Order: sequence, then C-alpha cells, then structure tokens
Amino acid sequence: MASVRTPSLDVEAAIIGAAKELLATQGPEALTIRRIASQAGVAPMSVYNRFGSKQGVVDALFVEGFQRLNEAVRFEATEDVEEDLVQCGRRYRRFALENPTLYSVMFLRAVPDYEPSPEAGVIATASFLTLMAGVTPHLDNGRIEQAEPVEIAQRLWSAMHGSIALEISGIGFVEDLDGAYDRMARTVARGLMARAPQVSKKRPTSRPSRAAT
Amino acid sequence: MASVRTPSLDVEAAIIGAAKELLATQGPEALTIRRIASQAGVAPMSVYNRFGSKQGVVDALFVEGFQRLNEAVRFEATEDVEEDLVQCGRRYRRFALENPTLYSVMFLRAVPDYEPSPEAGVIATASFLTLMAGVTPHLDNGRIEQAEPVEIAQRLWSAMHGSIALEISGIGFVEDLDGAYDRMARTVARGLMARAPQVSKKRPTSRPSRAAT
DNA sequence: CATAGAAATAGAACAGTGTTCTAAACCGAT
DNA sequence: ATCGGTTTAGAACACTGTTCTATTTCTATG
Repeated sequence: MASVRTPSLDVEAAIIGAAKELLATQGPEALTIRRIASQAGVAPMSVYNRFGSKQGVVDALFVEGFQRLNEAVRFEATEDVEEDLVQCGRRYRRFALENPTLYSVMFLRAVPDYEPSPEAGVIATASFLTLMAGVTPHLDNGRIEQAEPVEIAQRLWSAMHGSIALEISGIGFVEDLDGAYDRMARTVARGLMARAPQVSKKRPTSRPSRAAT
Repeated sequence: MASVRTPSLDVEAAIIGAAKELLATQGPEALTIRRIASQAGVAPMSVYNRFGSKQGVVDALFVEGFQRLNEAVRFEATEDVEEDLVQCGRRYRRFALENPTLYSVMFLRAVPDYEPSPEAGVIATASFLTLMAGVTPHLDNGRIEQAEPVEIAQRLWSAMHGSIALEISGIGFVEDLDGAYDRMARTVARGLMARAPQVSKKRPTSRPSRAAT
C-alpha cells in the first residue's frame, strides 16, 4: 500500500552512496545486498535492476577508487627524483589510509569472489600508466637507472603498495609509520639513482628521447 | 546406520589435510565446513570438536604457512649485501608462488572475517624477527644505511610483499616477472647501501656493536 | 490530459554459508 | 565389561546472493 518509491534517477546514486558508507564504516563484510538496499532506502531488487549483481556495485566502488588513486599518483617530474617519489608516495599513502576499506577492496580481495570487470581493469590500468608517465622524464634525463619505464613504475608501485598493505594489515613493528614510509620511498629512489648513467645533479644535458622498445 | 568412524587421532590431520588440499586446488572460497569435512571423510561436527570454528582451521593453515615462510627468509649474512637480499627475496617469492592461495590467506585476507589468533600472530612475528636477524650483521658491519633493524626489515618485507601481492593479483604489465623481481630486490639493496657509513667493500673494519636503543 | 511502458516495490523461494543442538552409535581406555 | 568422551547423522537457525512473481508507482509519450 504505502510503497514509497525513490525517484528513478536517484536510485543509482543512493545505492552507491549506501555502499560507500557501509564499506567505510563497517568494512567489506557489511556489503550485502539487503543491507545496501536498506541503507539506501531502496528495495533489494533495485540493486539488481541497476547493477546486475553485487559484483556490479563493488565494481563501481572499485572504479571510483582507482579514479581517485589516478589523481594521487599524478606528478610532474622535477629535477629532484627523490623528492618527486616521496611526494607521490605520500599522496598514494594518504589515499590508502583515508580509505583503508576501499583500498582493501581494490588490492586485497576483501570482497569474496569479486573480480574486476574488464572495464574496471582498464581504469585500474590508467592509474598505472599515470605513474609511469610521471617517472618517464627521469628516465629520459638519465637521472635514474635505465630500464623499461613499465618496470620502473612497477617497482615504485610495489614499494608503495607493499608498505601500505603491511601497515593496513597490522604486520610489522615499526613505530613511526609516517617516517618509515618516507624513508622507504627514499631508499627506492636512491636505489634507482645509484645506477643513473649521468651523475651531474645540476642542469643535466638534455638528452635525445628514450629508445623505443 | 553404518556410521564408519574415523580413528580419533587421525581426525585432526585429515581435516587439516583436506583444508590444505581444498585451498590449494580450489582457492579460499572452497574452504567451507561442509566441504572440508566431506573431503576429510569426516562429519562436519568433528571440525567444531577439533578446531572450535572455521577460524580455528584457517588459523592452523596460517601458522603452518608462516612456519614455512620463516625458513624461507632465514639467511646468514655474507659480505655481499645485494646478493644476500636477492637470494632471500627469491626464496620468499618461491614460497609465495608455490602456495599462492595460502599466501593470500596469510596476507591478502582471502578468508572473510578471518583474523589471526594471538598465538598465530606470534608465529607470524617470528618470521619477521628471522628476517631482522638476517640483516642485522649488515647493519653492524656498516654495509648499509644505519637505521633501526626493525625498520630495515620492514622495508625489505614491504618490497618483497608488494611485488608479490601485485604479481598474484595480476596487476602490472611487466613481462619478465622473474627478472623484474630480482631487479626490484637489487634496487632496494642499492638504496640501503647508498647511505652506508663505510664504503670499503673488502674486509670492513669490524666495528663495535650497534648502539642499543 | 490520458495512457502505455519502464521501473521500483514487497515478498516468497532456493541453494548455500557458519554454527548449534540433539540422539544415537562407537571406541578406548580403566 | 562398562563408563565416558568422541564421532556421527541430521535437523534447525539466521544469514548470504540471486531469481521470480505480482503489484504499485512513476515517467514519458501520444
């Protein structure tokens, strides 16, 4: 009889908002269809009408997470490799720590059975490419070890993700987590610089572009 | 009416064996009480008699995993920091890739709601301490950056785990995964060596022990 | 404005989950 | 040989994702 109906266009937003709220406040286990619908003030069936399945809802969260992470890892290379990477790492970490449950959905398989859709995978890929684009100038200018840009980006991502994954999981005994994270970033930066072809710190001779491979 | 009964002492081993089998062959989602019991040829109630809950079974897998990882990260420091860390990293990675689903239970929260018991946490801690003990001689001999041993160990663990977590999750685009992993280890090793107090590669003067803090 | 079609609703249903409980059968000790 | 603890089968409960139904409600078109 009552059957108050949510205006069509708002249903989708309400569901996503409810899912984000539940994920942030109660963790990935709270992401059930019935609870999401209830929190959104919507019928459970609406979730299926709008997103097809629970995977569809999680996919939307996943995509939004990577879009935000994409902005976090974007940077313009300066002449100071170490500082560039520390700053990038800090923004990455801030995103992760401000959204730990979202981060665990994106990277720790916190939602059982969830696998990113192909489209979501493309968005995740874009974040990786953004980081790669950030470090490429350092390669071109010979400030760091000459290797495939994709591999350099992978090393950076691994270091950032590894530190944060252990931190979120509560593994390890370091007390000053902020400082330890920065020093980790500096260690990797120095490791990359240790094999730089040219050592001149100031005004590096602008070299021709990288060899394409 | 038959009710063939499994000999008492074998029930526990059968359950653990079945759980390991299911985890290895069908992944964490296959770890259900009914399936574990069925695979073990045992009644579901026996799982509760022996392990209290599903968490108890997972805890046993978790503990065994960290005991094996403990052996993987153990090493005797030589004079070659870079080689020591590459070798340690390789053993760590081999364990992870040979037991990817177990690794994801240990580090990626692959089993919903599972949290390691305090006793399991102690075992996990031991692995960390083993790695720490491995690198301490390098600190004492001034071959790497002087920092808290716990923090050096954390940086190493973060790098190893980060690389492997991304690899297992299928994130990234590096083709030569074996080589990329080794080069990641070398990057971190060089980063640590870049700030070593003494640069003499051969016969470093045996310094007095580290300052206790 | 009237009306057709799309979408949201309540609610039942199904197989599966972890867990608890029961009553009966079994085995290994004293 | 008997007693006590353990295993067993099976039902039961609340929960999960998902599908289906029938009804109501809204929106966009004629």
